Order: sequence, then C-alpha cells, then structure tokens
Amino acid sequence: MNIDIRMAHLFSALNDDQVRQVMESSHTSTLKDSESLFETGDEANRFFLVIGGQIKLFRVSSNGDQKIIDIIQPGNTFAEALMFMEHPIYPVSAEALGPARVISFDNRRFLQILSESIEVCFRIMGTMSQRLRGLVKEIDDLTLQSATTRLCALLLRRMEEVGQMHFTLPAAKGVLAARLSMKPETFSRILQNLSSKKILKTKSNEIEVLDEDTLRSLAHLESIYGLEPEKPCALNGQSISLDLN
Amino acid sequence: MNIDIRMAHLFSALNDDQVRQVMESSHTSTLKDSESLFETGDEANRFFLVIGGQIKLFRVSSNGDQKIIDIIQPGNTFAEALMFMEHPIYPVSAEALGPARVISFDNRRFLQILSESIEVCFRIMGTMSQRLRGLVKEIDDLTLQSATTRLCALLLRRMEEVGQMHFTLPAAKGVLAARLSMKPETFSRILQNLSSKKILKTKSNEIEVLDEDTLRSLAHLESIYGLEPEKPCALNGQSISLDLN
DNA sequence: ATATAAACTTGATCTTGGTCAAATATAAAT
DNA sequence: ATTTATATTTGACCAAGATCAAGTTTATAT
Repeated sequence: MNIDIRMAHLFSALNDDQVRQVMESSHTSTLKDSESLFETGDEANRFFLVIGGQIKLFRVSSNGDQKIIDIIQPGNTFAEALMFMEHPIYPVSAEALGPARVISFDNRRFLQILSESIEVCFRIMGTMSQRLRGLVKEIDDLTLQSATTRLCALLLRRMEEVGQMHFTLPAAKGVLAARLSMKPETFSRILQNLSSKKILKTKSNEIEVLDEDTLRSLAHLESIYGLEPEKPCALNGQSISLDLN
Repeated sequence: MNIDIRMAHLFSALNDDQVRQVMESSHTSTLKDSESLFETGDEANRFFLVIGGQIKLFRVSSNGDQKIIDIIQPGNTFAEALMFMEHPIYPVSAEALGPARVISFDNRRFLQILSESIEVCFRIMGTMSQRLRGLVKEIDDLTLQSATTRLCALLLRRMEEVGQMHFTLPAAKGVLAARLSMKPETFSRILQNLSSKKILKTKSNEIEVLDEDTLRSLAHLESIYGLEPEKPCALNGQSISLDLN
C-alpha cells in the first residue's frame, strides 16, 4: 500500500525528500469500529491523517453526555495544530466511526521540516485559519440557531454535496444528532415534523427533499431566487409554523 | 506615543528592522464607545493590536440577537488568522467597548515579513493553536454546561486572576451575559440565586465570594482539596439544589 | 432464518432559560 | 441637584429541548 500523503493539503507543498523524511516517522494503523485513538487530556506527540473510514472527535461532559466536535473524513489531517504548544495535550477524544485507517506522524520530526520550509508553514497557517473560521461558525450555530435550523442546514449541505434531491444521511442518526448537539429524540422529531409538512420524505436512512425553498429558508440561507427579503426568513412569523407538538 | 509592538506575542520575534517595516504599514486609531471597526462580511485586509480599552468581537443572528465571541484586551492581536485565506472576510463584527485605541496592520506587508522569518511563523502558529483550543473549550461550555456553570466558571477565573475573594466584574453585566450566551435577566437571576445560597455577596458591580468550594464545584472544576470524587460534582444530586424558582 | 442486540421512534412530562412588562437603580448631562 | 437615559432587577408566563419509559425497526450473529 503506497499512499501519497501529498493528497492532504497540509503536505501538498512537500518535496520528495521531505515526504520521505516525514514518512520515516509515520505509523499506519487500522482501527475497528469505535476503537479509541486517544483521549482528552492525553499527551499529544503525534498528529494524524485519515486514509479510510471516519474518525470522530468528541468531548464528554461530567454527566456522560457526548458532544461530537467534528467527524474527520479521508484525506484530512487532525490534531496538527497542537504541535505548536509547549505541553501539547489533546483537547478532545478521538475514535473510529466504523472501521478506519489512519497514518500518524511525529510532531517533532514534522516541526523540523517545517523549520526548513516557509511554504509548508504557510499551508499550515492556512489550514488552521480555516479551522478557526469553522469553529466560530459553529459557535454561532450553537448559540444563535435552533435545532431545526441546524438540522435543515446539514440536510441542505449534504444535498448540495451530492447534487441530488435524494440522498443518504452521511452517518447514523444518533451520530448526526450528537454532531448537532441535540438528543436523538429531538433529531427524530424534527425529521418527522419536516415530513408531515411535506418538506421532505424519509425512508430509514434516505432523505428526499420535496420543498427545497422552504428547507432553505428554515436553514436561514437565502433562497436561490433573489436576495434576502426584509425579514429574511419566515420561521418567526406565522407563515411556517414548525412547532414540535 | 511610542509603543513597542513586541509586547504582543505575535510580534515578539521580530528584529528592529522588521518592526520598522511593519510599523510603516500601520495605522493607529482612537475609537469612541461602541464605535465600529469592521463588520461581519467586510473584506479583511488588515489585522489589529489593541493598545487601550477593549474591543468586542460579536456576531448577530437574523433576529437581532448579539453573541459576543470574544473581548480583546490591550496587548492582544486579533483577526490575524485571516491573512492566510484566499479571500479574507471578517467572520465577526468588531467594535469598541468603551473608548479604545488600536493599531492596524496591512496583511500583505506582514505576510512578506513572515515569508522571511520562520521564527515569526512559529509564533503565529502557536497563537492560532491556542485560539483553536480556546474555541473548542467554548463549544464544550456552550453545549455541555449550564448557564450557572458558565457564570460560576467566569467568576472563579476572575477571582484567581485578581487573587482576591473580593473583586469587581470585568465588564458591564449585560456584556458579560452576552459573552456567556445568556440573557441579562438570566445572568441577574443566577447571581441572585448564588447570593441567597450564601455562596457570594454582590453589591452592584462588586462580588465577594463567600464559599469558594461550592462555587468551584458548581463551575465543574475540582476543588483545591483532593481530587475528583466519584460523582465529580453535586449539581445533579440533592446536596446543592440550585433551582431558579 | 431466527435470536438478540442496537438503533430509532413516539408519547407524556419536566426543566432551563427565554420573553414581556413593569419597577428600580445607576450613570450622564444639563 | 435634577432630569433623562441606560442598565439592572424582578415577576409571571412560555417554549424548545431534555428526560424517561415503552414500543418498533434495523442490523448482526449464530
């Protein structure tokens, strides 16, 4: 198995020699479903590249609730930002969502390469910058948007990703619920509600969007037609009442 | 007025010549209370260093609610992470919290210096890494912790910062409420409740902590005495009932 | 195929924090 | 020192989601 790590944005600026160096300190591992990679608080000497399956990053509250911070897809790296800290500690736990494969890299070794390549530094800063932006957006969603809004936004994103009105959910419902910071029951009820409003049809893991416009307005994204009206969306008005009872 | 920008972590690795170069593209401005610096969506060509007062970074929801993402203190920079993006756009709005002074710097110019100094790159990556960590913690707080927990944590942090059981709130109550993602009414009620439980005493803007241990357990931080017990905190049990009614 | 476990759904009820409105308190301005 | 504006507090009520307890479906393993 010979993977070119340059497919990952983070490594894309490396020359052959540098790739060779990085690979020397690397280690590939195969994980079973829900096998743990590291836990919150562990010393962080290595960072990772997902090459198969999905890795979920999460935190657990004192009463056992699990909040999924991110689900890392193949081709993406994670935990690389920690290598610039004095006493790097993983701020989240990581485990496989289904069977998965990851390559891990030694921080120290990579820092050495970094210290010789401004270009790679710039890549990393770009990556971190994007991640920063994503987290700010996430905080926004969590505090300013309702559960329905978040779920609709996720469905819409998935729909556009696939390019079809008919698609399959990108993970188990319970997992998606945790990713959106809501309980599985709430997730289920919102879907049920959207169905009853003829906004979509659901059949186990498959979703078919029937009324894209309404879905879009519920997701607080402007419709494809024209720009935002004065009151950007009807959720708070009476035209669309989405009460859960 | 001659400020050495090297007090800011971000610039600390610059030599005299580099500082001179950066300063050439800089611009100092004085802001009145609640004067705007930039808004969400503006093109981001410059980043900032606060040298006096406070700058609040916030986002506004479609129904007008304001969420304060951060309050930047003197000596700190902000919006520097954007310079690594292709089409940099501020993801938040910024305005002065009371009268303030900031220096702004040109992204392009700074990137040029960066491209000549690995050391400065490393500083930046360190800064970004910390910020990333902070945001993850914030998401954790918002989704896994109650309003009471968040407020107690803030009080405790402030107490430790000042080193006194008796201290003054770091901003107006309404501002702190927004920072903690709660309404002023809720903020007020929680303080009132903590008072009635003899955990603290409040007099307008001043707080005196009476029962540090309980405060600490409410904030979900382990007490100074010993390590965490099996059930780390009593909030969910009956020993401390903190109902708001 | 059938048993067994895990994931999902549904209903009833409860809690946290939000909303609205009125009352005070604090600060700023004349 | 008053007035006036702004910030905070308090009360009554409400709503979005959470919780708990059954069901029901789907997946996995024999």
